[in-house]
Amino acid sequence: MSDKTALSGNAAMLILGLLFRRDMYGYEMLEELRSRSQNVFEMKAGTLYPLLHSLEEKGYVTVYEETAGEGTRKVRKYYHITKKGKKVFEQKRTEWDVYARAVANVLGVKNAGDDLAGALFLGGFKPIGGVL
Amino acid sequence: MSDKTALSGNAAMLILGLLFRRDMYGYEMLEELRSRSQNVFEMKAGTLYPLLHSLEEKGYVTVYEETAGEGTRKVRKYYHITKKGKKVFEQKRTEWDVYARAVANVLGVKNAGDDLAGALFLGGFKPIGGVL
DNA sequence: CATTTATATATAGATAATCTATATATTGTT
DNA sequence: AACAATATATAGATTATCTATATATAAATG
Repeated sequence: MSDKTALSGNAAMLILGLLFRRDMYGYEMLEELRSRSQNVFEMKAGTLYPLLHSLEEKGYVTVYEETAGEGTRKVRKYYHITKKGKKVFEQKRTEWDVYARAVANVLGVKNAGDDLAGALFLGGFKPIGGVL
Repeated sequence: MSDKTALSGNAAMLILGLLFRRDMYGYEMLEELRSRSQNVFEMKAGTLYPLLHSLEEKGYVTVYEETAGEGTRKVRKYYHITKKGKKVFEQKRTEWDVYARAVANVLGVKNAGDDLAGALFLGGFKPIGGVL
């Protein structure tokens, strides 16, 4: 990735998240990750392909090949998320939610939703940008 | 950390976030991280102390010593965030916001029926209390 | 009073995840 | 014909965190 130290251990979750929507081939995932994230995620091919292989090994995805079009010899490997993979994804997604909320609790959050965040705000902890 | 692969590269941001509030000593940070995050962050001492040293090297924090109480020989090293450190923190915090929003874009947000366009309310990314 | 537990900091080495660099082959563009 | 884009792949380097270990003081427990 650009500046942040990479995908911070969330690469598998993101890929499974994409496959939750539909079957995709690797290169397609790289593009979709980039576009859906507004260029925040720029996963490298060297990260993705080994990751896909490991997801397959673990039984989270299955693979099948398809040619890129009629009369071409170009083969694409489509990945399909399994029932097991979906479960793992839901789990990872929940963990992410917990993690993100914990970060918010530590950093302080605007728009006091819970007492903690509210206390922080009133305590003079300056929120940034007005985003989160 | 427990299951997630660690603090996912956000350890420095979290520590600077704590020091943004007040000066603290290392051990205190470990406890505060844990409590503020409802036990999600359990940073190890072996992670924290080298990190603090590197933050000091970079000029993001300064250190001073204080005894734990009257008539004790127990010394605590208090860390104080510098102006430079505050700037870096604000930067990292913004990056985190961008990152978290990108994840939401890829995963789609819970309780927001559709693919994501609708989920990101007016490009505003629901405040944490509601979503994450 | 001795032992254990908690507080407090520190470092070396292992582990894991991503990146960089490189490789191969096909397809589209100039 | 040459180059860029598509598509997959692997080896090695980098980096961050964890594990394990070490030291020392203070508090709690038996």
